[in-house]
Amino acid sequence: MYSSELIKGTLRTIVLNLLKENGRMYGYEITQRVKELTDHKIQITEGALYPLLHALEASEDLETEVEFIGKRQRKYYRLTKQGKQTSKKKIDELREFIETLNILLDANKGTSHGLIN
Amino acid sequence: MYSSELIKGTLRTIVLNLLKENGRMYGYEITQRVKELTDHKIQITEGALYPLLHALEASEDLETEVEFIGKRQRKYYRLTKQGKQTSKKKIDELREFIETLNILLDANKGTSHGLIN
DNA sequence: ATTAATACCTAAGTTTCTTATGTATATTTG
DNA sequence: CAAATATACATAAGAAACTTAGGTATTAAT
Repeated sequence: MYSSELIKGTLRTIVLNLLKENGRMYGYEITQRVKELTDHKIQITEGALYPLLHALEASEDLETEVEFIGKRQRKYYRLTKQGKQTSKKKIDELREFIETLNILLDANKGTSHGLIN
Repeated sequence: MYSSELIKGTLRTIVLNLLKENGRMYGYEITQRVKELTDHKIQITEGALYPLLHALEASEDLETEVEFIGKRQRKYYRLTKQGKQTSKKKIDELREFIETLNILLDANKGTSHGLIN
């Protein structure tokens, strides 16, 4: 598990990407999928996820349909047309940001600085 | 420029890494260096940077020495011994996190899902 | 002379998460 | 079969880490 200040800012994009790849998912499923895909390194908390899903629905990036498994409710989320655009934009931005981070982390490697330790 | 919620959580590591690679730097220099290294894509605001530097000094990861250029003050920061360990830990963590993000972003690519758009 | 750049700083407000809590149903296990 | 765990939703208070907006002062450029 990461000291999770790193997750800040990326959660929204992670969720949008999962929905883009999987068509539709429900909240609990998202938490489990992320846990599984990241080998338990990223654990999305429900306190973070549900408000985010609600916000994305309010902004009309997501739409929902409720299903019942027995008496238990499942709320499925999927990207709207607008949500697909948002998703693409956010994912591209995250990829670019990662590239930029890599540049920053590798800057000055191989100079006389920073080689001790 | 990124819609900068992405920077959240990475700023501390970026600063620690720069100081590791450069030995010592002053605040304004850090803002300029990051701007230059990232081709203006990341712009550290002073309102974020100075409080962070003060916190890192308070936690004894950084130590300072003040110099004067004419009448203008410069406050140089450098990693303490403890700061070098913190820095290494944070940088390793960020690299791992980036790997994990890449896994998440590439998950399910090449399945029947998510290929339209 | 005015504007822009250098160089420091703080405070209020916002966003985005964590932690804690609550409800209810379904499944596993001792 | 009772108790614990897992599934599934939700909200609210508080903390962390920024942004935005302001402030002071010196030096360089137009």
